[in-house]
Amino acid sequence: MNGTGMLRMKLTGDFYTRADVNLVATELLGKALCTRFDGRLTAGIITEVEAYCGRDDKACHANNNRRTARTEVMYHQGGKAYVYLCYGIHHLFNVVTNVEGLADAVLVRSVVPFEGKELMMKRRNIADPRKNISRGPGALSQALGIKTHHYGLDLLGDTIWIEDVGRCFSVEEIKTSRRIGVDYAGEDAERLWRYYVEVPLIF
DNA sequence: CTAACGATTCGCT
DNA sequence: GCGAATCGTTAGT
Repeated sequence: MNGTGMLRMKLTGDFYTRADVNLVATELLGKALCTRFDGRLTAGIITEVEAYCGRDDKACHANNNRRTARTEVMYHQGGKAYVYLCYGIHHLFNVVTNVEGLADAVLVRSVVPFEGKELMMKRRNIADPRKNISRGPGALSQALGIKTHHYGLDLLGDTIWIEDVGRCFSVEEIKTSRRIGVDYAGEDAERLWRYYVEVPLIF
């Protein structure tokens, strides 16, 4: 219990090492993705994710056990950060899941500002609080200060981590759809492995 | 070494 | 709705 009376618990290794990446993905909804750089805390409640599986999922960078310098961290034990550059501009943040050797990951696509909203806006160069601060995988990474040099970071540490802040969504509130931007994956693009909530969250 | 392209975003039309 | 921005990764020569 902290000063506000809210129960907050950092997720432990057991959360990330589970075998079902889609289960982990749905359970990440409502959790707080937190960063602390130079003593400055920012956090957002996760409202949209996508699951990627290293076996039989052509949308996954580690599909068919493809091992490169970039995909290497996906083969680590769950609970690491997989951050990569997309379109030369955007730093996309993923949570590595499953046990060592099984390369699964969850892409975090949207968070709602929870703590440090001012700093998140500053990082995004946004002055109007009604504008989009952290919706979209590139936008949320920028708002939270996550960059590719955080590749491989342990999420059990105190730089980037995820907390249970006592917020969860009902099955009815969790929507599914095809994953965004993976049309190249053929039949695997049809999988409903994107999970999101449209519940209003204002802090 | 070369070249194509991407798990995107933003501004403009 | 459309297109530019922008560069690391990847596969192929």
